[in-house]
Amino acid sequence: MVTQTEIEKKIKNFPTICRQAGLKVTPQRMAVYNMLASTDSHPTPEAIYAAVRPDLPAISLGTVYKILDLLNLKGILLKVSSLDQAARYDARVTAHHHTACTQCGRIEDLNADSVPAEFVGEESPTGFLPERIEVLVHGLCRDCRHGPTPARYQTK
Amino acid sequence: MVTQTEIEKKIKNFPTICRQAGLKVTPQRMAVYNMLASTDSHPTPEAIYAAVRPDLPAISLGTVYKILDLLNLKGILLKVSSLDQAARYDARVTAHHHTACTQCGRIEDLNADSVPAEFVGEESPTGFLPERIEVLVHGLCRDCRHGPTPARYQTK
DNA sequence: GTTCCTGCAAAGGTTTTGCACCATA
DNA sequence: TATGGTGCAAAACCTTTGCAGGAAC
Repeated sequence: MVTQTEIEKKIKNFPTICRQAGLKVTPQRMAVYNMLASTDSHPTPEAIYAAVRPDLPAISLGTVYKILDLLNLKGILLKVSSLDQAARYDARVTAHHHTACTQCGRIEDLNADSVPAEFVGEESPTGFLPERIEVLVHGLCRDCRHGPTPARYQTK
Repeated sequence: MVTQTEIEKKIKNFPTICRQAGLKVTPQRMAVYNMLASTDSHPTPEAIYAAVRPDLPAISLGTVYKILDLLNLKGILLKVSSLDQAARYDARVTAHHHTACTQCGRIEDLNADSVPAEFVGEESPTGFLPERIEVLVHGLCRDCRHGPTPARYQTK
């Protein structure tokens, strides 16, 4: 739950955050950020576009995509569960987790013991019934830390 | 790491698993499953298609998609970090996690204390440098457990 | 005034769909 | 033989890109 004052604080600080990141402050960026800061709904780019259009009728969906991508890159926003565009499949269906390289997109198995499986099958206070937990550790794989950066979207 | 015998066992059991799930066993399904069971690489549909084509030159990419979707639905395969197709954004950049409803696609914040953040920033034995951990709990949201199933891809 | 951003439109990539033919059971 | 799966092609969908005009600093 996000309180009213937290929202206002975020919105008030946004211009400063932008300038610190070397970004210009525009009405489009403020509208997109304000919309996201005011909701818990994790909207899609399309939904954000629809929400800001009443205030900025001339804004384009492409601009929304550019703003989201840029703010995510600067760490001002977060893209939820972001893998590279294509889906990835795994024949292991038992509980295990994955590492995802932010450089090359490679996905590897993570054999961690720290699987927070304790609350699967139990109803949470919000009424959500957990069925399966997925942990994705983002970071740099061995190759990308050492050798030159491989091409994106490689399958290996 | 998947050992040779584990792979062979999975491949050998696949026809039985299929029939138990009410699915016919076809060369295309066997090829797709065998390829996935034999690798740790979490390939994309395109990569799977390329890998099975030498054995089944007539197979189509559409069929690969259908097989993957179906086997994932039956729990025989796993789609890694599967959200509905569109991206989702969040203005909260501090460590927190998400629940994703498998029925309606709704994403909500999860204020769990059990954040496995202990190994962020430390190199793992495989050479992977973790930067950020993302936990996605799949399950059923309150509305989908009680009321009728809402439309997919809703933003609320 | 310079730099960077926006809006538009087109293109790119991924995934889904419909249907006639074919294989499995 | 009946059911369900495949192959093909088209379409749908999401996202990226290029560029000319415009806004922020």
